[in-house]
Amino acid sequence: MKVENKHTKIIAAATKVFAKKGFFTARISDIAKEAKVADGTIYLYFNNKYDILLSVFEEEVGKIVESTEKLLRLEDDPRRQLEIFCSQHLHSMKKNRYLAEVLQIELRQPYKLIKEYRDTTFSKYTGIIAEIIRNGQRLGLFRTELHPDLAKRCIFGALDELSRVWNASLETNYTVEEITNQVLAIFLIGIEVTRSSEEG
Amino acid sequence: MKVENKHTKIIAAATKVFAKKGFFTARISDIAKEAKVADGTIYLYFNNKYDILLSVFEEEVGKIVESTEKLLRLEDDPRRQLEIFCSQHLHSMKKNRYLAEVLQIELRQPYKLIKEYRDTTFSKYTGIIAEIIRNGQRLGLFRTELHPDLAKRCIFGALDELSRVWNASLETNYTVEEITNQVLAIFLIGIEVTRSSEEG
Amino acid sequence: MKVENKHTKIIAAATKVFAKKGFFTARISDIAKEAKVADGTIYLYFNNKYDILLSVFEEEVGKIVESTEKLLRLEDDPRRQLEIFCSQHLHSMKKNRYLAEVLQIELRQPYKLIKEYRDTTFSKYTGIIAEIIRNGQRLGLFRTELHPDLAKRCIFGALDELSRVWNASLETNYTVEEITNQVLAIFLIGIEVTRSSEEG
Amino acid sequence: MKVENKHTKIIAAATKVFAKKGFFTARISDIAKEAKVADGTIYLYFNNKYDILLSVFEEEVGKIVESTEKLLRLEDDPRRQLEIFCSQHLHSMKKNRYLAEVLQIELRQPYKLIKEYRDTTFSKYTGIIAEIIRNGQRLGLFRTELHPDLAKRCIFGALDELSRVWNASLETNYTVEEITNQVLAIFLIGIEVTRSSEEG
DNA sequence: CATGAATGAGCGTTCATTCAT
DNA sequence: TATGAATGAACGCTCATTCAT
Repeated sequence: MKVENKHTKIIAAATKVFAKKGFFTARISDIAKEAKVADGTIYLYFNNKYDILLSVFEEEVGKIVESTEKLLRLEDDPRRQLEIFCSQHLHSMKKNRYLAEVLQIELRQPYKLIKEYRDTTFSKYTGIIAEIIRNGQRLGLFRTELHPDLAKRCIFGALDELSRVWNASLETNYTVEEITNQVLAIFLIGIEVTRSSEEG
Repeated sequence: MKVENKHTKIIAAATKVFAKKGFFTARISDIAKEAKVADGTIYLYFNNKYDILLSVFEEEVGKIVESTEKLLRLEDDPRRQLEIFCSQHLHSMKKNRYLAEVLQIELRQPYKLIKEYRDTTFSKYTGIIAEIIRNGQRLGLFRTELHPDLAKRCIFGALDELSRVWNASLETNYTVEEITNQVLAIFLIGIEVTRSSEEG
Repeated sequence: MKVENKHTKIIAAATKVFAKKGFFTARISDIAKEAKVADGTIYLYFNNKYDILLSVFEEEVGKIVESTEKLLRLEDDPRRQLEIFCSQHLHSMKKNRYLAEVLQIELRQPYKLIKEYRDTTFSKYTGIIAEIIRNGQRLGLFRTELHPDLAKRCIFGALDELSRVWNASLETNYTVEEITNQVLAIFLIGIEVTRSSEEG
Repeated sequence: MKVENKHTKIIAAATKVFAKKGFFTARISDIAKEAKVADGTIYLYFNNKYDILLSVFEEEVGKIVESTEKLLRLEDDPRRQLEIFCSQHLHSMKKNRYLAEVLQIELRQPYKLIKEYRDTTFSKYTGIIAEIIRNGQRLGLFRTELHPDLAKRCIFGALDELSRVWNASLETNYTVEEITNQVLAIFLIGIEVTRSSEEG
């Protein structure tokens, strides 16, 4: 239990510190201070600095993926699923702002282990969007001329950029609901089979 | 002429090295080697490592902004303007893949000078999208319930994420035209005043 | 205790290295090697290279000033006080030859922080001489036509130059006592009210 | 002639720059700028940075030594000779303040070539004082219990320290004459055979 | 002779990691 | 387990010196 606590405390501290200073500028001692442990203690729980970053990804994103998948399984309509995904993602990013920053910044770093994570675990998360779209296409709800992999990028990219409105340096009054509505207003109409295209 | 060449050579080398290794992992000596100059020579043209990164932003992005604005001035229809913007952006990113990577990675770093650049010069670039949308709304072409600033983020985020399909680690066959068509297929329909909404 | 030791060890090592090579030619790694610590360890105890030099001044000279002032308080006769000052200074310089060299070399450097130290803390030390002379003048023992501030410079300059006879490159057989006697033989007669001047 | 001029200009510039910034902090480009020549030009006249410093010593001090020796040859009385030496030295130091600073700072550096210069050429200059004292002792004018070599140090040290009253950071109203009088008032009485010591 | 752009060796400093306690 | 002092490899940057023009 105590171990769990310390591991968790370090992950939380690292998330905060990485968000504020960026992975490379963050010092292990910053994380240790934030977590209220000694520098050396961190190495009892993590192999090295990279390992902390990867653990932040694995564990924190893991929770989001899990809860998102759970919710999606309760719903059949791809339109509703897309709505749930967007809403969930934006909620998570707003709720855990530090994690949001870390993901936006560090997940793009061109380092082997990060790329590996991105190309495996994380791509499963964005892959959910492509799956939803494919389903919608099968059901005749979404236009078939759209490539699911490109549409996935459109939607994830939009969500990712939108979630930056809550970053520290910006002042914004948008609520998660407003933004979710906006993005769905665009994308659902953007990808749905419209009357005119049906007719055309 | 000679000076021009060396400055340019270093910028090009730095763009490549930053793209491959990231700003923090990139060594000045890596850039020097890539540019085929001595380490010290770099400091005849730039104040420090950050200055190189900012110069990459300022100069390379500057060119893109300029040529984009030029093209947009020749066109009145916001729908066409959006098409031009998307096409231009994707073309630029595909053509200058290293720059694309640097922008995607480093422009998000939480460092003062980078934030400053992002919040001033670079936001002018993405601001173009918001302007186009506002125009379209005024002309009754785009739905007025969409917030131009959020729509801007949707579209830029999508373009940004889409342009990653050409990154080194990925193999893709999509052409710029295909992707432009896809993104427009989604967004133009997504933001346009539709018959049904007109009717409703 | 351990910390105390390491701080002290580094100060001692730095004094020796600065004496031998001069501040600018001395390398941090030279000091580290002399102190038998790692380069990085030095930065646990000092902010930077300058800080080491200033600490050498502050701490080592501090000790001398303190012990000199202590002895002087036990004596009323300015002639005896001058004797004590000279004797103490020469003893200190001979005993701590490295410190002597560092003072003679580095205290003159035209750098802001060094000047600051010289103009504040160190000038208190040489100021003792002026004070003794002023006292002697008040008591009618020293000639009043002498400016205490100039006489102070005469005496300190003489002591400073005399203490160089023990420097490494020179071979000398003079004892502290001999030199003290010589300098007093000159200065006491030189500044005392003489019979003739009394008569005149 | 042109060469002579440039050589001289560089020496003068170097003296000024070394005085202000110290030898190690001074950059070749500082000297070049001060002398209004290109960096590379300096290497047409001097082998390296040290060589410039040594040349400053050799040439500028050379002039002082020469003129001092010339004046001294016109005078037989050691008391007058000492007066001339002190007066000349202080005049030179006040007149050429930059040189004064360079001598006070750099002549003490523990570097081989500087030591060499100090122990050969420069010691001839201070040796003049010892010679004067020896003469005075032979003629029964100065007390024989004083070691000429120590007295030399006393007097030179005093002059050296006194000449610092004119340094930039200090404000002083003392004239050369006042200071010469003070130092002679001390030293001549201090080293002369006094009535009492004659009688004793 | 004169230039100043180019060079690259060298050093102060940082900080991830280790390990004696 | 936990600590934090100690380590030392690594790198950004400077600047004396060179050399093509």
